[in-house]
Amino acid sequence: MARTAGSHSDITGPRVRAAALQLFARHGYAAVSMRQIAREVGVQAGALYNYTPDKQSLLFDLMRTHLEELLAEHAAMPGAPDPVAALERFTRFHIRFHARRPDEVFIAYMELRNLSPENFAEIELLRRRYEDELENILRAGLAAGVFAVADTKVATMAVIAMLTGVNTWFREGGRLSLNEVERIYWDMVRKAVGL
Amino acid sequence: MARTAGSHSDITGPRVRAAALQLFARHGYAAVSMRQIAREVGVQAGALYNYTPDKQSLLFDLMRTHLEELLAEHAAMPGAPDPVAALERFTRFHIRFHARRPDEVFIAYMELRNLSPENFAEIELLRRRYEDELENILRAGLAAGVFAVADTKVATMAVIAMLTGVNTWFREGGRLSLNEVERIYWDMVRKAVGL
DNA sequence: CTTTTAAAAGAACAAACGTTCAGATAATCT
DNA sequence: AGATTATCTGAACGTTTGTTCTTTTAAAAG
Repeated sequence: MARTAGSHSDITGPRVRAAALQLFARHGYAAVSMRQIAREVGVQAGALYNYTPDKQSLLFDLMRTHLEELLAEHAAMPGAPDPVAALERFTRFHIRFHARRPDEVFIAYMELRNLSPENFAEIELLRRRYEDELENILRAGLAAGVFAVADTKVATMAVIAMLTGVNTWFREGGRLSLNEVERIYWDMVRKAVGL
Repeated sequence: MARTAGSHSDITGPRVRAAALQLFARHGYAAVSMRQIAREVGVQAGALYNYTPDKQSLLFDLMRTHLEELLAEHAAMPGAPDPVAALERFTRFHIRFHARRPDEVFIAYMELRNLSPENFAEIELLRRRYEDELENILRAGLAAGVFAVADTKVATMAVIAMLTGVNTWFREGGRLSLNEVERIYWDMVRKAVGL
């Protein structure tokens, strides 16, 4: 046998990335073999190399795409009139964006150590750019006298960690709706950095 | 060659666990081979099986020991006069305990998916027991009218995530001392769950 | 000093790994 | 319809994997 009926790169390509995403998130990059990914797609292992030069690139592309979408969607948000409104928008955006992409988030946070040094540097840069957006909001609020944080950098990391932690327990269709979760977290964030 | 000079299980045993801990934290459980661990200890791979029945048990024992120490040390803390004092003690304890064990914490949070189902269940139970201690503090404070959280369970997860996030950036000997970090986080936690 | 035991070496095992490649067949183009 | 191209199979490659086992030697016990 060779080329199978209905085979097309526009179909198989996305399926390869989807399978890699799901399997990496579930079992971890190092624990997943190319043959497992291929089986999930319904193809032999060799065929994967029509869609990626190697396993490492598969991981890297998933991460880069995820972070670039994160930055793009955040940049597309309308500006806020003041730091408090900006922080609320950031909080709600972060929770919503991440809750909708549990696998991508999991990989982006857990598989950093499986990136080659050059790939790691590039991903870190993207992540840093996102964190800077929150840090700028906090700094602006501090200058405006509406926030009170002892250390802007530490507060940035604390808020991000708290918000990203939503993904460890939140499941859509559970006890709380996404909107309720956003409201609860915004309440805590507002108080934590407020006067 | 066979048994080497100075070889003793009281020495090699801890070295095996230490090597596994460091390598698992650095590269991930699945990416580390028994031969790498053996090389770090200065021994052949076969010799490791004098100290662990298999690789999985090595990971499980590291996690279990870590969580049992966490629970034991927390239980050894003196009782607090009120919920606010209890929360401050929990906050400071959590930060201090985790900052001193970066490798153990990393493994306990990242390698859950590499545990066998039975081992996973046991570890999850221990983690849950620890989270319950914080939840009880929050519930007591809520009943006493000194805390104001919209959802106790969510607040528990939020505080834990925020505090554990310290490990992603904190390094002893850096810009901030452990005491300063404790104070900054306690400030944010207090405000986040306060009235 | 002799015997026993504990600890390690080192070879061996089948299985699985990422990746390559020649050949085959479906889809597309002319 | 025929030629070309895109896509996949299936076998093969050299390595590495976790684990077992026999043999050897140091340490401990008598």
